[in-house]
Amino acid sequence: MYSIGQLSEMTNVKVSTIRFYEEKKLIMPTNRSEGNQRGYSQNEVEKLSFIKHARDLGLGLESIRKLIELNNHPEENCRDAHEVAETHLNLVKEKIKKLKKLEKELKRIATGCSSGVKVKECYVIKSLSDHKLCNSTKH
Amino acid sequence: MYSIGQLSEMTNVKVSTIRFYEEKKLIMPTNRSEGNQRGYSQNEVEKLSFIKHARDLGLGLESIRKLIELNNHPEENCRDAHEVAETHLNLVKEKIKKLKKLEKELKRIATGCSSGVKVKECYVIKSLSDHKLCNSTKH
DNA sequence: CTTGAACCTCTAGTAACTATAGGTTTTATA
DNA sequence: TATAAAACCTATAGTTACTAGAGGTTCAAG
Repeated sequence: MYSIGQLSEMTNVKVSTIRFYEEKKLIMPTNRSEGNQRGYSQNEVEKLSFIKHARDLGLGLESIRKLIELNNHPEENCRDAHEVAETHLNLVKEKIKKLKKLEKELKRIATGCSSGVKVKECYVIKSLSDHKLCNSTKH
Repeated sequence: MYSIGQLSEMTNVKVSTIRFYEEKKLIMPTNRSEGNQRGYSQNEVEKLSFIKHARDLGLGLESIRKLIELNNHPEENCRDAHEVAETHLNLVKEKIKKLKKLEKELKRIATGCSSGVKVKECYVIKSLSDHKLCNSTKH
């Protein structure tokens, strides 16, 4: 049996976040002490690790809830889980594409401006004001 | 003079978002009609375009506020604006790095699972449960 | 002069937490 | 065993950047 603090340390998930997940019905303590304090078993450690890992991968809580539910019905088809992963993969790909464009433009903006210059001629501000200077506006 | 709807169309910023920015003291209407409706001048069109552009680049409203303030003091040094852009560039670079790792892992996860298989053997769920299978946990 | 689109304010909801207040339980040490 | 500090408890509010809705007013066209 682990306390919420121990669970927190083991999984690198903050105590308040664990309680938040409980409110969202993602993990429940195995039991409560006489003084009403939460007790967790190894099972919960693994479940929370799962959640943490999925969150690190950027999956939303709703997707995670779906996967947990799927996990609870092992006889069912894996197609749904696959779909969750695939959908998320596509989102990530999209994000990377956009961020690369941003990187390019920010680089141009940041280096175009030699610090020491007055704001009046500052390239950063000019660039952000003027869409004509930018070739990657559409995201 | 433009109405809030016209401003919205010109800048591709939703009406409610414009009002939200006003609440946050980022843009004020030039005046109000007798019936209390907002009126904007060309100046505001440009300001909102600036905000929109900076948002598209992922800058937070606080950074944008800083840049606007800098823009209002053209005699000052451009170093601060430069710093805002540079800081943000670094954040973007970091994000790209992380997302690329995620992409790799998600790809592995999504393709490792052949749909049609029962959840019991599903690779997606297995991978998310088991950190040992993953080599890019630390983000 | 009427109707409907566009406007108004104010409140609440979204995601995913984080932080605070004010109080209780557990644990370690004297 | 007493006490003090650390860890826990609940409940509420704040964060970011919006978005949506209710309920009401103003404006422009026909």
